[in-house]
Amino acid sequence: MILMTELIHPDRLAKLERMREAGIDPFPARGVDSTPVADVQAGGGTNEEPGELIDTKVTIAGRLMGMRDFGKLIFAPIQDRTGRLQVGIQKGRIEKGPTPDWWPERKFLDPGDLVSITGELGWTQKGELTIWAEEVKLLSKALAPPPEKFHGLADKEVRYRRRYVDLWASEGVRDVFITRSRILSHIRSFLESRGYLEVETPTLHPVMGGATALPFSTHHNALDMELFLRIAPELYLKRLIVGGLERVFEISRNFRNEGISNRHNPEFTMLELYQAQGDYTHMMEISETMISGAATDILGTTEVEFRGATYNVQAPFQRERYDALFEKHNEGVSIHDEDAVAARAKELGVTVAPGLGHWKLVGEIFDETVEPHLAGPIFVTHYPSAICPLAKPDPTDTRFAERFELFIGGMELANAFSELNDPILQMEKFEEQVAMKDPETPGEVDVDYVQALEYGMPPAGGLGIGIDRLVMVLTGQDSIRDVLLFPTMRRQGADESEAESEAEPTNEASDEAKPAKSE
RNA sequence: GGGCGCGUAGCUCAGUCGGUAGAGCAACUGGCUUUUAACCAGUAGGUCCCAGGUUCGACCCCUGGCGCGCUCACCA
Repeated sequence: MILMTELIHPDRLAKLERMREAGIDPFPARGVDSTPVADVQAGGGTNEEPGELIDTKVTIAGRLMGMRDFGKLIFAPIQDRTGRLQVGIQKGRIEKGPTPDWWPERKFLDPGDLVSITGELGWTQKGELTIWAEEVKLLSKALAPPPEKFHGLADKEVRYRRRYVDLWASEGVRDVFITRSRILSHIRSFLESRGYLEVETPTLHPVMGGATALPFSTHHNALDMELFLRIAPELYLKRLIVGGLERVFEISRNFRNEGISNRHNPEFTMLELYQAQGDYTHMMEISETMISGAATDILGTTEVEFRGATYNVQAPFQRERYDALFEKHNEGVSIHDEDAVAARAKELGVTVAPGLGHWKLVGEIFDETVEPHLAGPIFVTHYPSAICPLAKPDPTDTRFAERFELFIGGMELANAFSELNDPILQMEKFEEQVAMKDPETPGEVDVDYVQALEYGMPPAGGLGIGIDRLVMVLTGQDSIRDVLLFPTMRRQGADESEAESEAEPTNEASDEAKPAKSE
């Protein structure tokens, strides 16, 4: 348990007391009407061409980012969500303003405080746009000192845990999240313009499905029922295609109980969309048009820097068949030759659980030998049917499915297929999955989903795009944590009981001192 | 889960062949009306991540733990 007295810095607490004694409210109830800093800057123009706001009175509100105190003049940068602007606080102007007795109160201000400044917009001798303050209002006192003004927050742990500081104290962080929001906005308007309906399907699933992944499980008390946090919305969205909504999408938070890495977070955001009368080729067109359009609209270019390389996300993207890529990177190994594939797997040291077949091995070899070379953007098409339980087989060669994955920078960004709508074939594939008894595959057949297919699902294309990864590529961030406002972290400062249960094998020291105790 | 690395003042970081620690910023006091990480003088601020061990003595060495980063494995 952290006490308030441990959090608050004594020197600021003392200042708070002095302020209250002086009759100042450190946390006033109301804010002020103000102009965004960026608008003030736009209205200020340049020295050569002063804008219409010069010599007029403006009010800005934001965080006091520092103070350069010259005795009777203080320069201070003020930052709001749109930018940063200098204010100049002069004793003489304050004393002629609406609060002539304020000047001594400047001593109560600290970097990090939230303030508003009203005054005339002008210039300094060095030509910097500056508001010459007539009135300074404290809007909220900061009791915790801000990070060092030059370096900002450098410790990644602190940055992720205290994003509320990182967002204003570290350069560029806010922009990443503004861009993320614009990307989502672009996606919504793009899909709506094509007649898609945004829908919301359950997060709590009675039967896991739609992907292979370990789920989080939970329990509903009133129904006394085990539920899984969704690993994918796919099966519900396709029920809606059966239901005749024809074009649907969901921006879905999915939960997978697996490792954390620079590309994986236990909860992540996925766009899934389904289109009746569509197939995987339509999904390719949607992917490339949407991504390329987002880049053009938001970044103003389709050239993006990611992990030290430049990628051009201009549509159309390259397309290559899975088997061709496999054989190109594994010379002399035919994808259908079980012995050659097994030999190649041995050579690479690739293993799969016994009982899993030839195609699983092919998949492992592909991941190992091909994926790292997929700079992209590239659509890899025609995955082996055997590893695609929800995709429709290619009618010209049913060993492969009408499916593609999109790669950029060796990272999978999207997965799509012509949806399997044959209920009997779907039932067979589900039963195969259940028989595998793999904790990452469903433990039971989703009978209701098969029943939905029995009513008839039109031919349809479906697409899933990893939104976090797309944002990584478009904002040039190496780690998924840098595009998530609050990435999943281990809990800090857990109390004794919890710390103990995790560290249980370390009790040997007390063995003989402890009488037998029922556990 | 494995490997490597990191954890020192509110922040950014030094440091000690093992003799209980420093700088800059922030804070406090004083000075300064045009700075841009302002400057000048002074003051204060530390469970050196935690627990054991070795040692006359541990922030430093050893063992274990906790947290984080990078990376491998798995996946999207």
